[in-house]
Amino acid sequence: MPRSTFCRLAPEKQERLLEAATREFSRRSFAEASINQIIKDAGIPRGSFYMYFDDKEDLFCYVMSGYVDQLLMVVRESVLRASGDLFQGMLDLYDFLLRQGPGQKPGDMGAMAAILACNSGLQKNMLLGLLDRESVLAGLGDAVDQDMLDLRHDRDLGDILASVLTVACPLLYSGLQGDSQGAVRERLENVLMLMKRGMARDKKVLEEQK
Amino acid sequence: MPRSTFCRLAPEKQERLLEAATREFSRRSFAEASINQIIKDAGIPRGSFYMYFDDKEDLFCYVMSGYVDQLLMVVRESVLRASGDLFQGMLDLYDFLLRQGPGQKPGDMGAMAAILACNSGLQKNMLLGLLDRESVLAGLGDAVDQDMLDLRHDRDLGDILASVLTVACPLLYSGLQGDSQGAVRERLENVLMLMKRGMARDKKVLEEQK
DNA sequence: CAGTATACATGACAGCTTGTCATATTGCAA
DNA sequence: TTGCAATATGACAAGCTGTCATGTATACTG
Repeated sequence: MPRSTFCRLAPEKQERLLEAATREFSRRSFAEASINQIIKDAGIPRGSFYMYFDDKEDLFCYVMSGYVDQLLMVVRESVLRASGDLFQGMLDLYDFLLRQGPGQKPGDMGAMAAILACNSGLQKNMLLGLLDRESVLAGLGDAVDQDMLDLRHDRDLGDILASVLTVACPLLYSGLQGDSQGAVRERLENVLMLMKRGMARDKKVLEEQK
Repeated sequence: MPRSTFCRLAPEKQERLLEAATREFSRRSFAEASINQIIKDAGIPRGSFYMYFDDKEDLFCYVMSGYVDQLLMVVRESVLRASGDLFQGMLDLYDFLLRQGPGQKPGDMGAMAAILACNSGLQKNMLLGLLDRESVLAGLGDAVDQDMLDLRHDRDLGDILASVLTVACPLLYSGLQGDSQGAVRERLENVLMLMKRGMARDKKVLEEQK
């Protein structure tokens, strides 16, 4: 979380900092990225930076949380365009993000893709850590057609959304990394199918067990 | 990957380094961990360290890969004990790891749990990045009772194993973090059930579509 | 045996990083 | 104007990393 001081800052200055951060984080992995570089680029003195953020991770999370919000909106739109079909929506999202490709202009999904592509090491699946159950539910809950889902408990919708995103995220990374995108897409498609139809054989027996 | 020089090293020295690394990585997050501390603790000169590993991440991945191998064996045993029921096995694994709790002695699952518990920030889901499809398949493929699974293509077994682990990992983290473990366990249980039985309503229709 | 090549060990070093802090400045309220 | 709180700033100490020149051991060769 940025300090309150940052929020009271002139929007122009805020943006300069965020853009510089996005540039740096798109160029080098989180570990390699340098606060020095960012503040130099943004023209902000060192002391001020620590007035606004705790440290590099704080800034990084703030930057990413903005992109994550956008991402959730994009997912939402994908799902809506797919008439509420969550699974088709995720597949469309994959296509969208890969068509987009890692871009430069800070602020859009291309920039996020670039940041993700830069962090193929230990930070690989950081997106998962930033997607919290509540905002996912809030962002997508009413976009999906719940009649298409087998919901039996209150928690089921949240659990389904979370699971589907969790499974899709690593495949999104693979795709952005350039790992033969055709194969990755097929895997995503198959995994979504498996989650839709269920992985256990003999559903009858399974149903009766309940 | 460690350099070949490291592999040719006296096992005693190797262990000293790995133990020191485990100690440091259990105390501080990856970002905070210091190579200086590790080599001081292990009594290894700076220059030598860079003879053995590229950098901190290289060492970290090597340490973790050892634990990941162990983890796969533990999962395997859980599944076997559950008579090949992959889903029950994962639930048992969760119970096992949480009963174990973050421990100190380098080398066992407790140490791994401690390292994971230390990395609740951006590295949160690093385990996922270290679990590669092939070793998962090799380690678990023959332990699960495939008659219990609805396998229709060659790739299905691999995709199911990968998906189940992918979904379980973040919940393992939550549990190790101490996020009200009862609730997390229930969520894991429910998510596994959803994956077993399928998330789409009206399986009949879904089947016919195929 | 001497000679040479190859691998490994070592610690000093340059260059960079980070977070803090004392001081200066600003904005606002009384 | 005066006083108080918030903010700005850059110099600094402390620490970190990766490299490299030099030293040592091991192995092979003629």
